[in-house]
Amino acid sequence: MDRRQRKTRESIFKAFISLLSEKEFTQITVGEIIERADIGRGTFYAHFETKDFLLKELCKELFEHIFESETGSKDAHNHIFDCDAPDSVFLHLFRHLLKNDNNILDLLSCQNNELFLRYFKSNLLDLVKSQLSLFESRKTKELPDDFWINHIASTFVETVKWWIDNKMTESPETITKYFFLTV
Amino acid sequence: MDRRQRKTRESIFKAFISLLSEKEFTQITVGEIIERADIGRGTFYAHFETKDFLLKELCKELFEHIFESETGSKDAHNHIFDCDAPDSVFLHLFRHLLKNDNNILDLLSCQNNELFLRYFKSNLLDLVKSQLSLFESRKTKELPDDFWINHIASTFVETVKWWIDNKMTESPETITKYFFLTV
DNA sequence: TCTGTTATCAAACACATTGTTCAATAACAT
DNA sequence: ATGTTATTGAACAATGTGTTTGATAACAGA
Repeated sequence: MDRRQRKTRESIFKAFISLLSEKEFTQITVGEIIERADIGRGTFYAHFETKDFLLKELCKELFEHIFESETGSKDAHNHIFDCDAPDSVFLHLFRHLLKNDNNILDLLSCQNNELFLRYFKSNLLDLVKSQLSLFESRKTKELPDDFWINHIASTFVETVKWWIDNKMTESPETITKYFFLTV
Repeated sequence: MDRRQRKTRESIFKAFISLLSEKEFTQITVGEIIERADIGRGTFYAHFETKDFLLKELCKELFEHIFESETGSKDAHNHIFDCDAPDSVFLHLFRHLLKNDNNILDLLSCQNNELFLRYFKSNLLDLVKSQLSLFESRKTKELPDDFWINHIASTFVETVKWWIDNKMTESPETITKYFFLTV
C-alpha cells in the first residue's frame, strides 16, 4: 500500500479513536475527524464510504491484530494460539489486554463499546471452539453444544468488561482464575 | 396526562419501533418518524429533545413494564416479584418474553439491540441480587460478590439472546433449565 | 533523471437533516 | 362558555453529508 495511503488511513483511525474517547459515535462528525486527522474532505471519502464503514474497519483491524499478531514479548510463544499450558490462551489474552496495545482498552470501555465487544466475541467463539476440551468437565449432556460454547465466550467477554469497569486492579492470573471458576 | 399527548407519544413510539425493525438507528431520521407517526415536526420536538432521548425513553418505558407490570395471566401471582416457587421468577421472565408484549422481542433482536440489552441487564442486576440465595450453591468464596452477581445477570441476558437467535424453539421451561445448569 | 500514475488538497457545490419559531386551529378541563 | 394547552403546517437558519473539480505533490519504474 502506498505510503501516503497508509499515513492517511492511520491518521484517520487515530483521530477517530481519540474522538470516540470523548463523545458518542452519533455525535462525531466527519468534519471533526478530518480536522483532527488534518486531511482533506475528499481524502476521507476516498478511504471510507461513510462514518459507519470507518467504525467497522477499525473493529476488523483491531481484532485481527489482537487475535492473530505476534506478541513481541520475551516468553516462548510468539503467536497467541501457540500456547502450551492449558489455560495460557485465556491468560495470554488478559495479559495482552493489560498491555493495552492499540488503545483497545479505551475502545472496549468507551460509550460505544457495543460494536467492539461484538467483534471481540465473534473472534472468541472460534477460539473457544478450539479450546473446548478445557471446559468439558463442567458441561452436562443436557446442554446443546452451541449453547455451551456461546456461554463460555459470553462469560469471557463479561469477565473482561467487569475487569475493565473495576479499573483492572486484579492481576491477569487472578482474573483467569475467576473466569475458570465460573465456566 | 392529556389524551392528545398520550396519543402523540404512542404514535411516535409505534412509528419508531416499526422503523427500528427495518433499518439501523443511525439511518433513521426524525422526518421519517413524524411522517410515519403522522404528526407535525414541532410536536415531535415538544415530546423529545432528540432522537437519542426518544430511544432512551422507549427503553425505560418497556422495561418498567416488563419488570413491574402485572402479568394478567391466570396463575396465582399478579406481580413478577411475587413468585413462590424457587425458579419461577426467571421462568416467569422467559414466559413473559415468549408472549412478546410490546414487541420487546423485536427490539431485543433487532440490529440496535445493544441499548435494549443494556437496560435489560441493569434491571436484571437488581432482580438477581434479590434472588441471590438461588445461586449460592455454585459460588465459591474466592469470587467477589459483585463479580458473581454480574455473571448471573450476564448469563441470563446471553441465554435470552441465544434463545431469540435460535427462533425460541425451546420451551420456557427448557430454557430455564439451561440457565440454571450454567450458573 | 524523466515519465506516467495516483493520492492528496482546498474549495465549492447540491442536498438532506436538524432543531426552532410562530400564528392559526383544535382538543381539552372546569 | 371560557381559558388553557397541544397540535399543526410552514418557514427558517444552521449544520452536516457526500460529490466534484483542477491543481499540486508524492510515488514507482525505466
